[in-house]
Amino acid sequence: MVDGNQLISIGTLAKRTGVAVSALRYYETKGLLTSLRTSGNQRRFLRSDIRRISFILIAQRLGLGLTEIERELAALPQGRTPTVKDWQNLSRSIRSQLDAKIELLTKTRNRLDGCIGCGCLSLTRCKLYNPEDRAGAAGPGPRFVLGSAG
Amino acid sequence: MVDGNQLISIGTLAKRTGVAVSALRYYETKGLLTSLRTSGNQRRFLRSDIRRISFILIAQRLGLGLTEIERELAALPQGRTPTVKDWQNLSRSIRSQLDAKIELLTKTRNRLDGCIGCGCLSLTRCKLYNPEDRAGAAGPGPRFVLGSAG
DNA sequence: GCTTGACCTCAAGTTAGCTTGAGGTTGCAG
DNA sequence: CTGCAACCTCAAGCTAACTTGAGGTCAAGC
Repeated sequence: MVDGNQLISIGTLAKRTGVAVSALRYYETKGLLTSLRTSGNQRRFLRSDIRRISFILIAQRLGLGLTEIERELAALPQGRTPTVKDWQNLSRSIRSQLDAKIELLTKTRNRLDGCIGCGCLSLTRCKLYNPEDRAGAAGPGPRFVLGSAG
Repeated sequence: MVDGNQLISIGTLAKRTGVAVSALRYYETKGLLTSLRTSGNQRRFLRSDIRRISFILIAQRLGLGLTEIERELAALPQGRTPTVKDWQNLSRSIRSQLDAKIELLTKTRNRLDGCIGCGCLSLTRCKLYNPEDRAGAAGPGPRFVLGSAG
């Protein structure tokens, strides 16, 4: 507990975070993680990377893709252990995105409520499926999901 | 406007719903859609399939995968135009799923709020990332997302 | 009766987020 | 100094949800 700069192996990082070793390596190729190397070419991570990965996991649950998460993480100092302030800023950023998502869902639910009365689900009669809402979701890639957990 | 049993081509269905022709064909292979064929082997859909697709789109926004959506749609009569009651039941089913998702997100936000104070984002200190919540998300496949719309 | 556009099938490609496997190296314990 | 788990790099595979392309058919207008 002397300092937070101890180096840990990828296996240790995996155990500490519950994330598979292969996933960690993948994150590194994606630029979400950086590592030092031993003379024998093995990765060594900062202990603070555990937190970094916690953030990644949380952000994923909130629906961010790895690319977006990387953008968020860019606010953190590279290679240096982030301060409490650093993390607070990130948390705030995430929080506002969370708020937006909750609002969107709530709006959808309200529309659905209005629709249950008529059972129509019609594009023209209902506001439930709003074409304008769809404009943002262009191109292929992952679709809308929120935790199939449970 | 005499009856709802008019048959429409795949192109018309695509235009009416905003869904690509290729996607509609894909939905058919997945069993979400059924079609009749003309003597020349072209697909003909029921007009009521427009509504069916509206439902698919809505359910997708709520985070259901096509497989889950198919399960939901199984409640509808095959090949026959569904009644208002049929749709109402489906809407109710979807609504409860929506409620669950909103609750999950809200819970997450509350945890995040508690965490902003300390900025820790630590697996051990924070409840934000709860390992138990993760148990349900086994195996590969789509990850947690909610509309990158915006 | 010919052209044109909508339609058909089937195979392969795409993106995200990983996992799996092959084939080889490192590092610590005994 | 040997054994073996943990590590390394690539390349390929997987799922979801589609799209794209090749190569061919159908139907309606002129």
